[in-house]
Amino acid sequence: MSELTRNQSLVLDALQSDFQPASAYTLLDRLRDHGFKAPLQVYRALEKLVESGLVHRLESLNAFVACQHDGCGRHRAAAFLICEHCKSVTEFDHARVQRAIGASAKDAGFTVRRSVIEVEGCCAACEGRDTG
Amino acid sequence: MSELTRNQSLVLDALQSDFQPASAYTLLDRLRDHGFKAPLQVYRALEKLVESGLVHRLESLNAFVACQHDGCGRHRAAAFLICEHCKSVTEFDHARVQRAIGASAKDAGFTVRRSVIEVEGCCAACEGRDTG
DNA sequence: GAGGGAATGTAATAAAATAACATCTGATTT
DNA sequence: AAATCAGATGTTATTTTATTACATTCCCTC
Ligand SMILES: [Zn+2]
Ligand SMILES: [Zn+2]
Ligand SMILES: [Zn+2]
Ligand SMILES: [Zn+2]
Repeated sequence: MSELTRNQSLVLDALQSDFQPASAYTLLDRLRDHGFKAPLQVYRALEKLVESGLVHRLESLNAFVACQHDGCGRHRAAAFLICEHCKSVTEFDHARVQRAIGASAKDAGFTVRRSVIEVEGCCAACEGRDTG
Repeated sequence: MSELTRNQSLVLDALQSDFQPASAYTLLDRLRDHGFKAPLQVYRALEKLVESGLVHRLESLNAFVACQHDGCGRHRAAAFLICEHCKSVTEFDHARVQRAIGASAKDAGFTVRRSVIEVEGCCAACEGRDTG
């Protein structure tokens, strides 16, 4: 991605200030101080950011999260561990998972463009706290 | 699942008549002839059907599809190949994928409850037709 | 400084999901 | 049979998420 525009930077900063997932409307509220007034301002920025790999969309939450490591922009794939208790989201290494998906897809003659991998459960920290 | 209620049967039939994914509102429209009038009638039926494994929710499409094989009700996991051209959805064998996810999750000390695996791309039939 | 493309602003609307509350149904108990 | 209770339904209103449509501005190039 060439250079971020003002709105794109604002949205990215909002997401990076706190690596929790945020909905478009949550971001809108956070950015009202900066002059944001309408959903489209957020959605348009997110579209570019997701396209560039700086932000990922979590399909199962209708939410967005800043990429936690460089590289997604290049290899265009990500996988997430989503804790149902503390709502934390961790990007994890998906090489193995991608290989497994690739093998299954190949069996079906299917060409993969993008994989959505979102694992819901309980993170290590929360597992320690309660038994949940 | 014990026994399906009338509304649940209607929704399941609508989904099975055509194994294409359908949104809740599409189902509502299809079922107006049968007396459906409000979204909740569909959502409530879907909730039970998904719970029982007879229907799966596609997070990346905000849509629902009938399970294509027995067994999901038991092992509570499913993975999908979604063709972007013909919109067809195929449930695929996820044993390998689940193992890969399990391994990655274990590394992170994460306990898996449910996995969302939705692979977008091009199916064999469409690949044959156009070059897309 | 005129043209053109990308980014932005703004209002309106569509699509997806849930909340709240009333009613009905059928089984179970007394 | 009457009382009770849980689950399923019906209905209206509302919330949350996402897009359409159109006017305007900004920046680069010619
Ligand atoms: Zn990433
Ligand atoms: Zn946690
Ligand atoms: Zn299934
Ligand atoms: Zn296809």
